[in-house]
Amino acid sequence: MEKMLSQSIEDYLKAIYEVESSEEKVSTSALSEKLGVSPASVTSMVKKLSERKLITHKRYQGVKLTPAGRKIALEIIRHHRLVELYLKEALGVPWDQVHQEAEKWEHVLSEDLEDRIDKFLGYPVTDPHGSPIPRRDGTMIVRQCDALVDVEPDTLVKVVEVSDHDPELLRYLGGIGLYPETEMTVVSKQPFKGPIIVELTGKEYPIGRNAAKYILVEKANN
Amino acid sequence: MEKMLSQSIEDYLKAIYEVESSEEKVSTSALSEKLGVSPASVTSMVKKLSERKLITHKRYQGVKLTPAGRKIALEIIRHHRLVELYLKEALGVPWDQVHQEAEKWEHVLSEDLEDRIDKFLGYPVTDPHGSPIPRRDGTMIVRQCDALVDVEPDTLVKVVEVSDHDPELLRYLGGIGLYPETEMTVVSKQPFKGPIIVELTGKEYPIGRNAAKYILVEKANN
DNA sequence: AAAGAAATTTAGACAAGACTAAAATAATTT
DNA sequence: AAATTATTTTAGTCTTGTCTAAATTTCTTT
Repeated sequence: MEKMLSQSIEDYLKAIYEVESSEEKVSTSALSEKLGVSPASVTSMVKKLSERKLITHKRYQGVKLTPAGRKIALEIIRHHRLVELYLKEALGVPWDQVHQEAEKWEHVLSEDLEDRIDKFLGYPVTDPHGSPIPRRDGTMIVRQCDALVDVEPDTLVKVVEVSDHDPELLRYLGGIGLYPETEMTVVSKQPFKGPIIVELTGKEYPIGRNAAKYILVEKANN
Repeated sequence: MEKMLSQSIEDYLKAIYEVESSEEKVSTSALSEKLGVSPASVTSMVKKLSERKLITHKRYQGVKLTPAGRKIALEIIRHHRLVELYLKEALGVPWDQVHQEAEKWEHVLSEDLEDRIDKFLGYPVTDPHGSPIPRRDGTMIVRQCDALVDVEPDTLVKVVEVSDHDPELLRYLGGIGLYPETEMTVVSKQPFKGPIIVELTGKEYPIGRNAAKYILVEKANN
């Protein structure tokens, strides 16, 4: 049924999906940056993925997933997020480490094992960072939310999702008890691009503007 | 500390270790057979492994692991067997399927996760097929035992270990309740290379001579 | 609109690891 | 012992995925 895809191809499709979710265009340089390979390497892989009809490509204009490519990307992301949650729940791996382990495991997970893990976890909907887990059929429920950096002061918010790419940030956030589903108040935004001050469990903590771009929240119903 | 080794190199070292355990000489053709690659491919990889001092090689005379090579082989085998047991215990994967899953997982298991799995399982000594799990320090306890095919009739034996390479055999053995630690009686050996008849849980079952080579037993204390 | 800067693609090279065909060596048979 | 057969190695090719350097195209600035 499924063709055998190299790990490299899987990594590219996932990266393209992720860039598509946040940027208008998926540029060669964005992929080069994200995957840690040279722009020339991206171009040559892009050519191959186009030939296989997994993406479309107009020269000098960026890249787009086809439905087939998107399906595969979402399968990989499903593997990744299921594994992240599994490692945390079943083996107690701290949330700042699950990402790098999952980067390797996502490529070796059989469908059978995917199902067993899914069942073990009770068919979960989000991973440890609050990111939605794609369904087997290639659909994914996306929650409506704002970046913390864009929230006005004096607002009560609920954390929805935290980017999993910076372990250091995750350790800091974990240390202050800031996880998905946590409610907190945005107290103030310090001037001159200073930090955002949030209050949770009665204490105030600073969060850098840059970090606050990667924390997604929604207005809490109060 | 540990150098990054390719999956291919890990597979070769493991294969060499396994051939060393059962054959006198580790020949190019044996490795070619075991790994499913051409003899020429084996020769070229052998050259590389020699250069890295992981094996020694005399032209036309076969190959031998160095202590460094053996240590790595045992680490991979440790990963493999821990994963096999983990998949069975934690996720209920049937024992005839754990091997092929572990073939992939063994290469992506971090030391941290290895330790977590080891701890979860209570520091086990054998995998689901009865094979000993190498220790972290690269040592392994080998039990003294005989192949079922060599046992005289009318002997009470205890199953020690069953080869994990043939899922079909494992399903058959599982179906009749023949697992490691099971006690059974060798009833008779049918003539003309016929099957061996064993009795367990009050019933008699035939086991082909060839299969019986891959079932290791020890005399039970009765 | 032209010039300079930035991004992208092309061209060509390289490493890993596989292959086939042919040559060299070892083992077996007569 | 010579001849045949089997095994191993060598030589050379291919594919995948990477790289650098150079050429092309697009974007930005003046």
